[in-house]
Amino acid sequence: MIKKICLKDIAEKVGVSTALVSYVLNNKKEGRIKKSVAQRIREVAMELNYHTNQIAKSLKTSKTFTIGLIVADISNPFSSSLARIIEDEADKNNYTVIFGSSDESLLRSNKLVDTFLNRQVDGLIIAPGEDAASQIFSLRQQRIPFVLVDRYFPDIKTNYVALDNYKASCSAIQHLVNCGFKRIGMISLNTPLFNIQERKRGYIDALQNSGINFDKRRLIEIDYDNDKMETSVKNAINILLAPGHPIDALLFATNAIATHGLRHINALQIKVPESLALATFDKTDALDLFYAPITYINQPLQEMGRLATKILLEAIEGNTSITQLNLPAELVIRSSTVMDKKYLPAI
Amino acid sequence: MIKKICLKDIAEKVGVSTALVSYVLNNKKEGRIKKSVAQRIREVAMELNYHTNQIAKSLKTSKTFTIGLIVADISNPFSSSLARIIEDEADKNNYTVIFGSSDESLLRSNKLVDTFLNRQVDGLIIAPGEDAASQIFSLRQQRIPFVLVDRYFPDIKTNYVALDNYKASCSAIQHLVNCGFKRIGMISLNTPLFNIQERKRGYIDALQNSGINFDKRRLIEIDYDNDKMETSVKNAINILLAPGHPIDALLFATNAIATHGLRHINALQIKVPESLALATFDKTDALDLFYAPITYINQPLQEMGRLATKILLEAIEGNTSITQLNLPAELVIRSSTVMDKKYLPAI
DNA sequence: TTGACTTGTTTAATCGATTAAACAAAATTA
DNA sequence: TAATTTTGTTTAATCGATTAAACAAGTCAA
Repeated sequence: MIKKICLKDIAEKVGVSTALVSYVLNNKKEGRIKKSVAQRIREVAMELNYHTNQIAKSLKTSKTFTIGLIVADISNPFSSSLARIIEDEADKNNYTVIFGSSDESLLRSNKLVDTFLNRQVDGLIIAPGEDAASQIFSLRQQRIPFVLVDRYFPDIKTNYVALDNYKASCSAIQHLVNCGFKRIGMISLNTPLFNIQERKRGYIDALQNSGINFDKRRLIEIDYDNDKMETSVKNAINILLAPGHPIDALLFATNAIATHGLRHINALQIKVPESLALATFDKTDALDLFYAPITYINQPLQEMGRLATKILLEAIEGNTSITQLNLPAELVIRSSTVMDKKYLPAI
Repeated sequence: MIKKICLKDIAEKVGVSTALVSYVLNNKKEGRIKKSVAQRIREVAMELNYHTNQIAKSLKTSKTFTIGLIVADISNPFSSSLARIIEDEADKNNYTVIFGSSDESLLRSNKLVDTFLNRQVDGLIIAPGEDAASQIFSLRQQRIPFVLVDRYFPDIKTNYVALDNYKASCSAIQHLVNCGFKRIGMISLNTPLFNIQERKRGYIDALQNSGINFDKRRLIEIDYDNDKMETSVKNAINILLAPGHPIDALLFATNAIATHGLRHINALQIKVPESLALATFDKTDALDLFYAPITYINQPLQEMGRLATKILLEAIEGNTSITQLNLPAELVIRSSTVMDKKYLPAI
């Protein structure tokens, strides 16, 4: 690599001290510096194509203008959409984002946090895995500025921006009930993650509030393993549809479950919504391409990303108050849950 | 934030110099250091929960173990999948990834490169926009280690890892011809981007090699504008299907075009493949959920990410040779291009 | 004329590591 | 015993910025 230009090079060329160069380029001591000198310094900086060495600057100022983003998997559309929003929001404030995927593993997550802290990130945005409570607790104790997104631990007092999962789940089930479905199933995850538990609670409560008995055979919680998920979802659907008491409507608890589920239902050539109504958490492009576009619970990603970043930056600035947000979801109703197409919004 | 522990704290507690602590913690001067002292230093480091300040280390060693990734849009599944692979590959070598989305804008891209270079990234992986040639040229002149992915400029001698777009396109068209389709259309982008041009060239050549006249009315190149893309794609499809000489098969040049196109075709309730066969570049989850799963050109993303990272790290290590790879694509044939009753829509 | 400001700039310490070179004490060789 | 080597550790410069404090020279008021 070619030699880098530093403050000293400019200082020497102009014939002043590096201090003066620094003051000029940072617009400090405005009134005190002779205009002609300041201009000359700026000229030479331009001419030599000077660029600040942020590493040196960060060392001195102990501020890196970097935030660390830890998601389960950056290739998941939920995560990458969020990442994009956070990137834009950070950029507006001159922050850069470094990211890492934890794969829901505490080991990886710990490693990422360590790496990011070693790099002196100013703060963290984390979508924590189910076993990350201790880690989050430790971050809080160390007074590292951070915000949780999407998932959080109700017992630990931290900043978070998440969905009101309970209400979202209720509204989807309520809608299915209103549409006349009675044997409503759900495929969820076998995890203590609070947001997933809330979705379950909403499902059960909404059923019971509608006078429908909660039949626990209709709630299948599959194991949280990316590699086996396709098989697990297939099996779950087969069980739920088995002759005897087949379900007439199904709610998927996550976009990953939905993607596998829809693929299987497509292959089985089940008529949606006539034989089975479908609804899911999370929006993906895929939902539009099913022949009966899928009703879904739309998370306000833009708001989540924007607020998470905003709260983090405020924490970095020294704000020590705790902000906990459960944003409302929007139920987007489409033909996968509505028999009579004339009630659908025009595409 | 709580006071950070530094080398000096350990040195003072043990009663040695910071140099010795540094040697021990970096396993240097192995033979020379008294074992008892080394052990004591390690103990105290552990006890105080010491973590290296990478910023300080980077300043001294001028190595950040960071690579910058610039894609068009991290929320595009192609980009985020690639990002994930690069992340994993980088992680194996103890590198961290910082990322940014250029939105195909040279201005943003330049800003990102500047930001990343100011942060002293060791190298860059870039999916350049159509007007990025000058920027890429400048990076080359500055001897910054970098690798282009997905897109590249044939006239600039740089490292790149991309698809053999020409062959990929040919193989898709050849397949459509073999299946008996004769009026084959393509929706592509109006851009000088070489990879897109190659896809066009493959389309035209493959048609002509099959004895089919290239009818330029069947190739529609829409403008490259994310916001207007949905409308452009709809219009293009309407034109291609207009009574008179409707096409009987259609190739989408990118996943974004495909997503919009499939949505529209779904809404129009066109029978695929009976009335219209469909194939596309790039794989997405969405392709499986169309009632007739879509034939697609599968890019070897894993290989692309892996090789791009490998080549970059070698360049960072000082390797000055140039590697240019056009990887072969795989045509995944499914029911959207194959007439077969069992794939009829289940409506 | 002298002390007190202003203006414009430099000096030098500092951030937290790394590392060549210097140094001291112990061990070995001559 | 003196010279040399080995072992174990410290000193001090350095990376490239920032910034409080010092300094010099000019202006002004009393």
